[in-house]
Amino acid sequence: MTIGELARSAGVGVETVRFYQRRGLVEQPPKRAGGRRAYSARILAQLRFVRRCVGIGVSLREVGEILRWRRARTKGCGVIHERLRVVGDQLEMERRAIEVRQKTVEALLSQCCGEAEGGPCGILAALEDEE
Amino acid sequence: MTIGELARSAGVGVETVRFYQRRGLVEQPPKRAGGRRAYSARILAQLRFVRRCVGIGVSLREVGEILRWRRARTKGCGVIHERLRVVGDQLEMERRAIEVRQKTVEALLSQCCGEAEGGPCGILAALEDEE
DNA sequence: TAGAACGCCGTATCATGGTACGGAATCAAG
DNA sequence: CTTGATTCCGTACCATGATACGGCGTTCTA
Repeated sequence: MTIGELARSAGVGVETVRFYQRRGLVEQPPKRAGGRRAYSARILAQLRFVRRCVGIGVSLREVGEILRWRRARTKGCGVIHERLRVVGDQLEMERRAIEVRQKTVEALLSQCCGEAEGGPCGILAALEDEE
Repeated sequence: MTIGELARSAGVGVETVRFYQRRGLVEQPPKRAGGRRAYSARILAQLRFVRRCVGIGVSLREVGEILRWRRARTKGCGVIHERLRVVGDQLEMERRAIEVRQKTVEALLSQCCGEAEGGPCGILAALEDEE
């Protein structure tokens, strides 16, 4: 598999693969004759692993940590479990923060004068004055 | 009011105020004798306006647009209303995306072998194999 | 066999929202 | 009157997750 095929299989760009390689998140296979590298299904799995982690909100730095733990064979999965719970907590906090912002936006929209009227808009005043 | 007092009043750093000034989001008052600038309550209101917008998820670029619209006195508040609805839609999309990620994290956690057992962890396998 | 397309590698650039630094001047408190 | 804090200004840098570019070599395809 070439790097282009690899990238297409994982739904990312070639440059993204190289970027992950530089970060040590995806293996770089040895060069073959001609100077090109041959990518295996194992590397595709690595790449998908990274994409999947990123997809649930794990940062690349954290992905690197998880991979190092796995390589070090630290007994059991307690550390990864723990990290995943941290990710879950962060998601919950983000979700709540978004809900707060949603309520603020709704409140502002309800204060608007409406498109038809010509008076001053309540939204700007509210954004300026409210604590 | 000095820039330091201004910044403290709005709960931001001095450098942040300067940053907003460079972006044209907060006014820069003229220098007084000695070379220092005197900040008014009006500028504090501007700064709070920016912080409030940022707090509900409006980007600095969008804040700039809103300010330009206001300065141009485009009739009524229709444009701002519209922009605010876009922000609301984005928030809703973000919230849903977070909920999807939360479900994924929960599913992964439920597949874990548990800290006590010594077997292979289901989380890593799931992250590698699942589509 | 020509030429397009791909691969390799180092480095630069992007967007976002700030944060930090350096050096000179000025202000405030003791 | 000195000393420490603050201000001013330009510029550089930070994290994050990519994305792009240039120049060269190789490989696939018509």
